[in-house]
Amino acid sequence: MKEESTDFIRQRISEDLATGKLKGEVVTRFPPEPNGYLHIGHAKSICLNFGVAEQFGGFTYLRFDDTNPEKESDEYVQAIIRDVAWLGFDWGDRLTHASDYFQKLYDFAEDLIRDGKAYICSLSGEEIRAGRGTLTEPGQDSPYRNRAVEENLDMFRRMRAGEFSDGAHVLRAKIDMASPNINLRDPVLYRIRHATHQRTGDTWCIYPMYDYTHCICDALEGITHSLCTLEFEDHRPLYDWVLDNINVNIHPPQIEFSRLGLEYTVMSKRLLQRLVEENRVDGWDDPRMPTIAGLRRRGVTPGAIRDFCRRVGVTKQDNVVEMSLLEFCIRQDLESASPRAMVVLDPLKVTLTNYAEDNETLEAPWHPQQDHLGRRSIPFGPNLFIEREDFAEVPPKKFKRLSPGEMVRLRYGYIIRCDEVIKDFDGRITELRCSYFRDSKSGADTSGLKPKGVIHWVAAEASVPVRVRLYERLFREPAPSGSTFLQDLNPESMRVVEARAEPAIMDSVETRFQFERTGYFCRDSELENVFNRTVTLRDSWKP
RNA sequence: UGGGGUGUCGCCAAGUGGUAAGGCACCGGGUUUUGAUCCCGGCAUUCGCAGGUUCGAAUCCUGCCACCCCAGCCA
Repeated sequence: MKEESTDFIRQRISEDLATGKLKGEVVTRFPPEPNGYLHIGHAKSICLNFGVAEQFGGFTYLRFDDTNPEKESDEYVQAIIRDVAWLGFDWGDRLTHASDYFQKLYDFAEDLIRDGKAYICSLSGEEIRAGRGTLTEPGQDSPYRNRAVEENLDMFRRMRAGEFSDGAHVLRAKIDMASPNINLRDPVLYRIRHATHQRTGDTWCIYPMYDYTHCICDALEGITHSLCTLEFEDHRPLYDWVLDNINVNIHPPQIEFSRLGLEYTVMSKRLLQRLVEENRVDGWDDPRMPTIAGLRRRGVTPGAIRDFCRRVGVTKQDNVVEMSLLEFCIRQDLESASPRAMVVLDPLKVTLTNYAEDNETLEAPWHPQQDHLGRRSIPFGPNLFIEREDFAEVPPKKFKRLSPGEMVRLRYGYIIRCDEVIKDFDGRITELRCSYFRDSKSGADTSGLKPKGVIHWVAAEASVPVRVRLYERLFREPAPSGSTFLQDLNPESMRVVEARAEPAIMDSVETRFQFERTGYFCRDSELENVFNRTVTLRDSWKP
């Protein structure tokens, strides 16, 4: 079994347990906002939160951070639930929503007002921004900062009752307009939004802000370690301020770690959403997307993603992980589990001029090392297809495939020799005329011939036409810039090819295969006779 | 130039005063009817830089430098 990781967060939890600071179970939460699909960066957080709880014998909430009705929807909620479950994590009955706590949140807000720690500010959005100061200059107190408690309470209730229009007033915390930390310059706690919430409908027209909501939900759920990404580090004093100023007896520590960066893609819901909305990809589950749904449709396994997240680690360092690590994890997980098949992606006709038999049937294991996967039949005949790139009229040095006058073994079949190359008027090769060696049958080879290499092939008539989608990186730049990322898109991120597959895979119940010598492929979940290339095979051939 | 962070091999990442783990990538070599898998071996005298403390420093101190985040009624 894999040894358990010990990143700084797990070390911290171990300490809390050892010093008695934490008694009882470790409780974490994964708190997505349902305003988009989850991506592999979220997977890192999911693996961390669920992994930590599992490792220390606790549990994890799946909590939707649904405080902004204008951007959130049930479609996203359902997609997120599906993705977290698919990744292999179980939240039991601990599926919650920030909106479950709207009334409690509201009550705490009234408490803050009564305590003189929050006030209704009637400045406009621009005025509030202007009054906030800058990074180097302190802000100015709002003229409403010292509004009387009773008036604040009355106005807050009227806000809730729907007496005001959007933006007319907000509830602000009374902290310090001169704080060097901008988040402490009387942050907005509640705003008016006459919008229908995907869960609470029109019950509310005021909605709490993230900073106010998140910490209270954590406390109410008894979260013992509130893990989030680095950009919230500056918000920690506010997280602490809220919990210190309301009547709760739980105060989880917020611990921040760095987000995952991955080469040749973007990891921002906003940018991913643009790709979807501007039809640069075919939806959130386009196999080129770094979304969980995209990776799934591409054929990536949950285990590969979990392994990737484990190998990537958890630190506070900014990082951009190379795609080769993800690919390694995918190949490793697929290698022993995937049945093999022969599929010719770019067919070149081969005619065996001396093949006089009736068509015959060969047999091969589904996997060269995994006998338990069984065997399959492979039809053979005088008319074949081989991979166009497995033939070279003028072979480069160390070429182990077919060329004029040379021999090659057809995998699980016979040895053939290329005798003649047929071309059309444009000089394009249209057919190879070859002879086969009858006594060289795989497993019963008495020919004594020693061909340089082995290639995959398919019988022309018996093979099945399938459409194969070959994916490349979505972006041509390792780190697409947020502002010009559309220009960085790789125009060749998907190539569709009409291939010929051995018939056995059409009868198989498997969805993932290794197409020998070309890569790992997955039957598309939506489209008939379509296979997606999950990842290529490692290729160490260098001419 | 205010505040908050981060700097260890191409990319991740251990290391918490005792003399630089590991993974990916890469480079050799072996096995192989997938140029796959698998197996062996190689790969940081040096930890952003410069000083200092110490018998001893990636780890402690001082000063620089670089990069990331923050001025939503987003999360």
